[in-house]
Amino acid sequence: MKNEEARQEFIQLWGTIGTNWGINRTMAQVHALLLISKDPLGADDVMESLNASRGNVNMNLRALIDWGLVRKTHKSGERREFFIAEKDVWKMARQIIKERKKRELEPVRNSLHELSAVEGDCEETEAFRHMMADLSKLTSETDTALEALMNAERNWVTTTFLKFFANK
Amino acid sequence: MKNEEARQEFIQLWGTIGTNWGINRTMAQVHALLLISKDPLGADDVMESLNASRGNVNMNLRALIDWGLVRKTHKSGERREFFIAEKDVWKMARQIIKERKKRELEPVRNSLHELSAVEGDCEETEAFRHMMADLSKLTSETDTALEALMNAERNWVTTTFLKFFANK
DNA sequence: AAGTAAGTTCAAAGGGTTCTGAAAGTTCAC
DNA sequence: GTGAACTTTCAGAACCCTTTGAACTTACTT
Repeated sequence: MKNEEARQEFIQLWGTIGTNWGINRTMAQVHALLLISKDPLGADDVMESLNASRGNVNMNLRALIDWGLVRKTHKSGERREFFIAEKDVWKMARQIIKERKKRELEPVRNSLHELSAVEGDCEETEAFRHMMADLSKLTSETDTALEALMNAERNWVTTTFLKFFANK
Repeated sequence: MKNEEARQEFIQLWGTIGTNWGINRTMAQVHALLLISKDPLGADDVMESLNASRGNVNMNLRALIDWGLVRKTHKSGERREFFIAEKDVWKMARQIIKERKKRELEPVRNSLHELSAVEGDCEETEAFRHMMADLSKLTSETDTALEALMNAERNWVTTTFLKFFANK
């Protein structure tokens, strides 16, 4: 496979993964493009590579910065902004987990907790409350595990944690 | 909060979670409804509860069965089919992980592996290959961890694994 | 075998998210 | 202070996924 072809394919792949996980295609594609760009790119470079409009690219670059996956930089002598992605895939993964946890897991935990306080003592309500409690516990445990995983060092995870798992 | 109100809210909540994670709203809502229904429901019951069309409900019940989250049952003396969800949230979570791993993680692993075989030896291509290799490794490790997690017993996870993590 | 009560399918309509592009805003150099 | 370069915003257009509903199939009953 040739270089340019492979790059295009990776951008498509990353876009598809994003779509499957509820992230908009362009955002994922911009991220992919920056991941495989050695040097920082300007908004125009991204527009051209992805055939996307200025507004779209701008919006998604902001979103990526908001997610902590991309940083702005400047080139001396250039007025415009350049963008560069975090290239350490372990840091990247941690950041994505951290954000999704904050944006989606925690609100759900709160809602489930509230729902488990439903009034009533008929059999149906009892079962409902029980389900909410179970789901609440599941999310809490997931939260704990992810929290620990994120505070762990990359090296610890590969050497200790995965080895430990491999023996199970 | 009253019973009926709480049920509706849970159905909405589950639908929203689904949407955020790339699962269609109705499918998640049907799942939610079955999760909090003590007895199996018929397609008509689901249609009425969710105000959805017959075709839509049928399609999403099939999908849930395909995901291994819902089973068909029959009531003696009744011709029509009834549906019931897996109520053990731990089994449910494992099943979701198993399916997403199979449907999404593994194809991505394969694609990344192919992409890491890109030809060329210029600096740019070298960096691209390196990124693909890193992502490939990350997905492989994730795969290993999830595989182990799914083969583990519920009890082992809560007692040993989470305690172990808590000390990190 | 005809009638009835489901279950399934799919083309077209609908709805929600994403994208565009032009106008407005900002920043910097001179 | 003015103009040029660049960035941001947002209303409407475009697009794609989801849903509908009616025709079709299947399977049971009498």
